Amino acid sequence: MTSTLGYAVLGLLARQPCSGYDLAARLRAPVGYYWTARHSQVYPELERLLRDGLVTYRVEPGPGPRDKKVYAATDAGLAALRAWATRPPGPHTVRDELMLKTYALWLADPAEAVALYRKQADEHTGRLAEYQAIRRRIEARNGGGPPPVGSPDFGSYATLRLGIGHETDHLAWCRWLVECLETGAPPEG
Amino acid sequence: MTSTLGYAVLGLLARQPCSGYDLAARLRAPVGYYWTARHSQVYPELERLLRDGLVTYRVEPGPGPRDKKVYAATDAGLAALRAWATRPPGPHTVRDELMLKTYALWLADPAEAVALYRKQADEHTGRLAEYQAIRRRIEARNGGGPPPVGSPDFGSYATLRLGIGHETDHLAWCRWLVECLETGAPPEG
DNA sequence: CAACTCATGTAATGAGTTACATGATTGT
DNA sequence: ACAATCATGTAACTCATTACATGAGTTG
Repeated sequence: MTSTLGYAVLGLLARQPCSGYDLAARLRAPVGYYWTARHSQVYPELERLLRDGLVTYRVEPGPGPRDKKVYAATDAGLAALRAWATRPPGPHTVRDELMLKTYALWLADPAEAVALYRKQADEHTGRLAEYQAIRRRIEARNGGGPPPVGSPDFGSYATLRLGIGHETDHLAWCRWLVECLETGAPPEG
Repeated sequence: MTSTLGYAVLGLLARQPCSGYDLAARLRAPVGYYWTARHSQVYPELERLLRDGLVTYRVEPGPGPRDKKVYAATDAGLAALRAWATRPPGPHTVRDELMLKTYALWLADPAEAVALYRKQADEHTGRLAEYQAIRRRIEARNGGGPPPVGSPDFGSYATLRLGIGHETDHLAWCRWLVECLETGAPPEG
């Protein structure tokens, strides 16, 4: 019944009650690492979750002209999230524009392509540094090691670990491609 | 002007002229590795590409009751694809349901979670074997090594290489998670 | 004094999925 | 007989983006 976006919202509220504005900020690309949404999607979704009794809110005065609604997950919301977390996910549909470009790379101008993949490599380097900083922060507040399996930090740590692997991989791949394009022939291996 | 789906279609037609039906089959999950679409999206998209002069077609009798339209990229279509291939891609929006579930894993039942991630590991193992078979096939028809940069095979090889890295990575990560959940504590490293 | 942040909503548009519709040939 | 493959299209619906709308307080 509840949409994937609904669970994304519940996943955030289960850790920290906050306003629709805050949720939208956390789900805004590229801060939202595995799911993104705009505020125009978040507000109606909160209405649905409220109607289904999965969240509640209390009104608080905000710094701006409007009051803010601070949402929190209800017990029913936490139970729904817990059950959803181990249900098999739907088919993973990939939509990767860069891979589509790579697929057509044999037609492209090599010099222009080198510029593109160098820029991509830079972006991966930046994100990798960022992720590793977050990882160190999480490890620091857990005695220098990985957080215990039952703590919210473990969810963050596990996803972060894959993110770091992903960025490392992409970076190496970009560098390999640049070398191929520059030498005109792919190196063995 | 042309949508990403349009370039996905052009990328396929640039290698091999074929019918809308064939395109839909190649873009159908999980055969379409970096972009997927249904036939209900493909046919209207071909109309648009035709209107813009990026593809043409000739009618051929098919084995079924209907004639088939065999589409091919025009020179203008190839030029558009070539130019698009090195233009910087739009922001990469990720939608990964499994990562969202992992983010909520700290709430979940460990035994159920182990079952989920074991199944995921199996799927990655299967895809990895499949990708490596394709890789060997491509290398075999290119003298046992990587294909030359200017050939269509290079586009396939480059994307495949990242796919193999991706599956390897995900597999190791799934196994790590299963170990965490079974022992109740994450191993160091 | 302009731009940005906080804060919540709605409306219009576009992208994508599911379902409707048809029908000959081939394989089990 | 039954199901699958080949083959093309349309219609209804949901999901997501962009744009519209408002306005006080803070920062440069």
